Amino acid sequence: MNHLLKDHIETISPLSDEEFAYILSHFVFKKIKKHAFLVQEGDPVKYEYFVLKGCLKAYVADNATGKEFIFQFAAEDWWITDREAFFKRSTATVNIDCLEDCEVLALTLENREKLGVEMWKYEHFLSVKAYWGYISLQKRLQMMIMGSAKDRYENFIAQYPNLFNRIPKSFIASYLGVSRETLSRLYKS
Amino acid sequence: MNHLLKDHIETISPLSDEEFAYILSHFVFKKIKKHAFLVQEGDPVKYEYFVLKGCLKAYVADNATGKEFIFQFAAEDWWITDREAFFKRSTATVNIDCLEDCEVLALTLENREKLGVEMWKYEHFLSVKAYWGYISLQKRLQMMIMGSAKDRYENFIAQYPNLFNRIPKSFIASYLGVSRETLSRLYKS
DNA sequence: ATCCTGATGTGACATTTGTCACAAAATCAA
DNA sequence: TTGATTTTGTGACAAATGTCACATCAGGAT
Repeated sequence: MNHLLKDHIETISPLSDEEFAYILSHFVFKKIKKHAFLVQEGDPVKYEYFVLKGCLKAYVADNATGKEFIFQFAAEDWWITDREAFFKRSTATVNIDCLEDCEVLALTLENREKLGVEMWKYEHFLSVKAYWGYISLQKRLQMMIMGSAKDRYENFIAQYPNLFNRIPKSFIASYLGVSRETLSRLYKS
Repeated sequence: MNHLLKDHIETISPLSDEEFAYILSHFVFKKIKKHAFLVQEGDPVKYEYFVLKGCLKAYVADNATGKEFIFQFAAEDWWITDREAFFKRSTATVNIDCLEDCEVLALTLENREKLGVEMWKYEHFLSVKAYWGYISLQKRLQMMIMGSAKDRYENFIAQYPNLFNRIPKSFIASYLGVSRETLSRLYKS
């Protein structure tokens, strides 16, 4: 059995084919077109998404200034949702939309919890995944605070070399917390 | 039974007194004096710490510029460690030291995992705690990137009103990613 | 009390980055 | 192809924040 999600879970919890098939049966497969929204501010957030194909961005809009801050990209092998709204069953404060045509696997909170209760392995997977996520977010925070615009840019290139040529520069600038113009000037020098 | 740690765990997983006593037996109580290090760069990180009393700071030192960035404070009811080194059994890249005389409960990774395996409740607690932590870190990141120095300062005051008069301003400046002087000028206006 | 150290406030100036305006280039749809 | 739209580059200037230097102030140790 060969599946992106299986490989992903097995980086933490090895699974038999039966176990994985059972897990997979709790997900819903979805195709979404470029520019379509997976999550929109104000709506309830029913799902957490695992990306099989394509690329998405998650951002918050500042109504006062009209600007947006992209806090996450998600390409193949990544999870994405409005975590807070999903987990607390509240409504979205973020927007998530597709930068390309996408294929995702969607999991409801009910099924997520069901899997956690039924399989210790899955709860463990969730626990470790969240812990790792925390660690990498902490590193990003550190980079954002300590690093200059140039440091951040170089760090991004090193970490996601493929994304740089896949995503419009203005989005990358937003992700890095610099203006589009500053980013443009950075990769001249 | 009344205990800071019990109350803390019960925000996620309710426990009988026996269950809590069993959990508690895996922790080691420690007292540490002001200015002493709980974790020092280069050393192995044996424990994760739950703070019963006192206040600590965790920071990374930039050897090039000689500056340090404080990425976390921890007072009563908070967890602190070098998460990456603790979890991967590698050596610390961060320093953690006491801003006041402290009392903490220390948990080894072995005992943490043992509790998770033996009690689904505890694994669930870890999972949810990490997820919440991720969410709040994401909010901090957003504030750091989108907000001006003043926004960040006001946000800090609103979130941790008690810490502001408990911690030297230079440390708070470091946590907020601004210079000591800029912070000083902020709370004039 | 008095010294000493660390914490804080403040002015002058440098630096980084943002903002605005517009041109050039690339992409997409008909 | 061709026109329209989006993306990217660049100059001039403004704004925010950092840096350095030094003055004050507060608290702890003797």
